[in-house]
Amino acid sequence: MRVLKFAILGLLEQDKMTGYDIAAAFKGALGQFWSAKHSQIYPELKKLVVEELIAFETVIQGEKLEKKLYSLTAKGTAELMDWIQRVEAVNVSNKDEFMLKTYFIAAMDKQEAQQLFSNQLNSRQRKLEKLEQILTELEAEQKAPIHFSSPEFGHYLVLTRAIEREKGYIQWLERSLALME
Amino acid sequence: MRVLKFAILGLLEQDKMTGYDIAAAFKGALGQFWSAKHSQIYPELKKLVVEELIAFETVIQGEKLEKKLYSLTAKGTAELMDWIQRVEAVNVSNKDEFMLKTYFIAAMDKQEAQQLFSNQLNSRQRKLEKLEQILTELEAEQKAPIHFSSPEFGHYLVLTRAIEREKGYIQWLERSLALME
DNA sequence: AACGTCATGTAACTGGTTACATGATTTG
DNA sequence: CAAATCATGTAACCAGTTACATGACGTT
Repeated sequence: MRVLKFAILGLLEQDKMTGYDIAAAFKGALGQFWSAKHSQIYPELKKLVVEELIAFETVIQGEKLEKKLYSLTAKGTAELMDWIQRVEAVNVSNKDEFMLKTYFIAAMDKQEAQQLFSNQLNSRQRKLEKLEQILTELEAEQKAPIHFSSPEFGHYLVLTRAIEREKGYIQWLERSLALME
Repeated sequence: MRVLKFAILGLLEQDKMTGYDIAAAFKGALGQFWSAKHSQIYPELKKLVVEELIAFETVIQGEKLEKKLYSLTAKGTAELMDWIQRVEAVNVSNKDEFMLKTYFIAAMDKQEAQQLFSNQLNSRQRKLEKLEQILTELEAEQKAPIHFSSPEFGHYLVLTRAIEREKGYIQWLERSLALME
């Protein structure tokens, strides 16, 4: 389906950027729901240039470091807009190795299971704290309450979804641990 | 990481089964968190036989249909037990194309966004209904309340997680729609 | 001068999907 | 007897990760 293609087009619609910047964007809140390594990004950028969906200008940073600033072409914008409105089927399998282990809980003894779940609970709680901190910072930067036309609305929605997802996971882990006594 | 390998070992630990049965297992609740197509399963089974983690006996179904019933070897059981206790880092990026679109909501107009969200809300609600129906059936089969030693405990935990995950997603969609007025 | 970050690329491999291909069995 | 399901396999391709490789820039 080439989703990375659209991830790149979407990022470039927001701003001109380099391949490195795109990789950096995947390290933020967006990365909770989509990401790619630079080794996948650079070849994809070359492909998109050939397809004329993006173009680049070479910029000199400092003395001689060349970097490529990519931007959307009209054709690229059109393809992005087409994809963004497209209704896709909800993907069934969101792979989660911990849930796979959970399915096989009958192969564990009670202590093992409790340790595994406690451990997961701990990791998830630490992850939640980090996400909540990012939200606090995002809200602090905002003057007015966030609404549809705020430039940070997309970022805000994705962050709140990531946070609620972790909270849901944590609650389920706690309830499951309680079920094991 | 060869997670499919462990998915297969885990399923075979529960019962002897064919490649077809394994594919069928991925269509149930387990498939919400892990799955594979038969075209990936059959070569993996062959590989696991070579590695001596599983073995098979050929069974004749009806007149002449040969099917291969796979089962765990002692070595396979040992590897499964090793994996099941192993603590892995929480995977960051759980890919979700809808959330990627959400991140780019600034590229949509309000009506477009509302339609996309309403649509997703609808799909998720239908999915939730199906999952809740499966849970109802599972609970009906149970005589005593489900607890750690119930043979269906793993199935139950995975199902409840899938249900709560959908509920969380739905709530977020509703709250997001409300934020758009 | 050393270290961390910015910046770009390729090669080899692994994981996963789509499509091709075949045939037996069961159920309506 | 037709259609759905059971059952097994391969080939080609696409997506994604790990490792290899290089070098400039900014800060301490």
